[in-house]
Amino acid sequence: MLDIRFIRENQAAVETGMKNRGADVDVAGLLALDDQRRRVVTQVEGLKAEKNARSKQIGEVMKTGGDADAVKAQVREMGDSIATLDEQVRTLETSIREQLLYIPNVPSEQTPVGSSEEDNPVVRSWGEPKLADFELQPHWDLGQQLGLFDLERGAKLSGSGFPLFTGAGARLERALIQFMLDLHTEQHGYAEVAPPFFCNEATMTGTGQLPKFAEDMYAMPVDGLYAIPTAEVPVTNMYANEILDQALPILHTAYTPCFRREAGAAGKDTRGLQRLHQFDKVEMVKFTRPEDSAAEHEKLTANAEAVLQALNLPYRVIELCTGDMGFSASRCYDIELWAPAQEKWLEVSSCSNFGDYQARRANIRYRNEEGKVAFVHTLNGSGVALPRLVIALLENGQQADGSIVLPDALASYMRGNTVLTR
RNA sequence: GGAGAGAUGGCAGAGUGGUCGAAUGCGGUGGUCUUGAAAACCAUUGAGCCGAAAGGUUCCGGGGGUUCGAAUCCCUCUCUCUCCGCCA
Repeated sequence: MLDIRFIRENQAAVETGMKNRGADVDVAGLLALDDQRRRVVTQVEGLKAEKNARSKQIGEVMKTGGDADAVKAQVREMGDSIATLDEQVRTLETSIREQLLYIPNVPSEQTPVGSSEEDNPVVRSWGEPKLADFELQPHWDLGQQLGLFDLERGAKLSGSGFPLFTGAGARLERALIQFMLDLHTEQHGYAEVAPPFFCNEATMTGTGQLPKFAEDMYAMPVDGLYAIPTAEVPVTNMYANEILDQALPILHTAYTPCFRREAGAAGKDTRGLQRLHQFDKVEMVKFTRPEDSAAEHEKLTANAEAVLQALNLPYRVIELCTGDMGFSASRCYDIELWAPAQEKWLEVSSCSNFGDYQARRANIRYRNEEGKVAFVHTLNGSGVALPRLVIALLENGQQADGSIVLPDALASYMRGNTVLTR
């Protein structure tokens, strides 16, 4: 959420930011409400000051045995006006907050301006695309031939988009989770957490999923819970409503399944493991001082890339433009793996700097050098999402004989067996 | 699921109607002393909102009520702890 004072003092910049995002936001209308709110607050607080003073007088009069009934009646009347004005303030504050919750973050000045994914610049590439002298098979054929997953039975259990991994495929899923968690905890300095998979409304609001994106999530209304679409939600909100007294930055990594309704995405990339309602992901989350977040964002992205380099998979990093960036982000890199059989790039990681946008929503603060309380910056990135990583491993690792050779880095996690055969 | 107890500042823990944003201890910060450190001593130390400032106002788990006045009384919700039951 944006700071209403920031909007007040930077109206033009906020309006430009919204325009660059393609977001329709009535900044002037919001500021008019804010103006009204401040006027009423000033008025009601003056009344309260007077009322408090009179109440105190009543106490003194009564202590000396005097008669205070007349003053009491007067003060009671003041109380009535105060109640009316307080109600106005509450209404104004509620509607201001409602509007703020629907306003996306202002893009960073460094974020390239653009209207769609067409405008996302490629920042760098790593590795060479696979060349083969045989016809490459798509991962869904490979998976079926080698018995790595059974999507029909998965659909029987829950519907399409809920994968059932089997045999070496299930093992590979577990191996990758463990491999990535080990890498981030042992090499990159992240502290592992294992959070809840269902979160309440306040938590979902803290990171920006609610109120605007309720339709994208699985909900359990009986219990007031939502299935998490990413570990970002529980891990970022771990410190909601706290003033952190530990040294920053704080780095966490977590494995969780992720649940997405993918509302509106029906029919798109539905083949195989490309787009699922449930998938596994290892996530990295950072809490930093404002002045450190840009540098930490680069490191976070490098940490995600390290996973792909260790697995020797070709990828590219693109930067999302203003029109393609997520709701809460001020800056964002996507990492895409090359899927040689389908000849397309697959997004496996999204590394975002949220500035203080989420911290303000979730009320996560720290004490700066002057001892002042201030909002932290939050960042997160996938490190990385599993299904598309599996796609790349299968399609890149396939051999002419139909077997799949996995990278050596996974050997110890696969009990030494890095060749998947029938 | 049943019974009981509790929720106060970074932590511990007082406070049962006005003198309470809140004792005391610990911790934090600054200082005195010291070659340096420790100890001791002194001072200081919650957050939000309005305001240029002075200052004002709100907050003692959340919400509501009683009262001129609520951390304190009443209702309600949530959470935590203890015991019982059930259970991976």
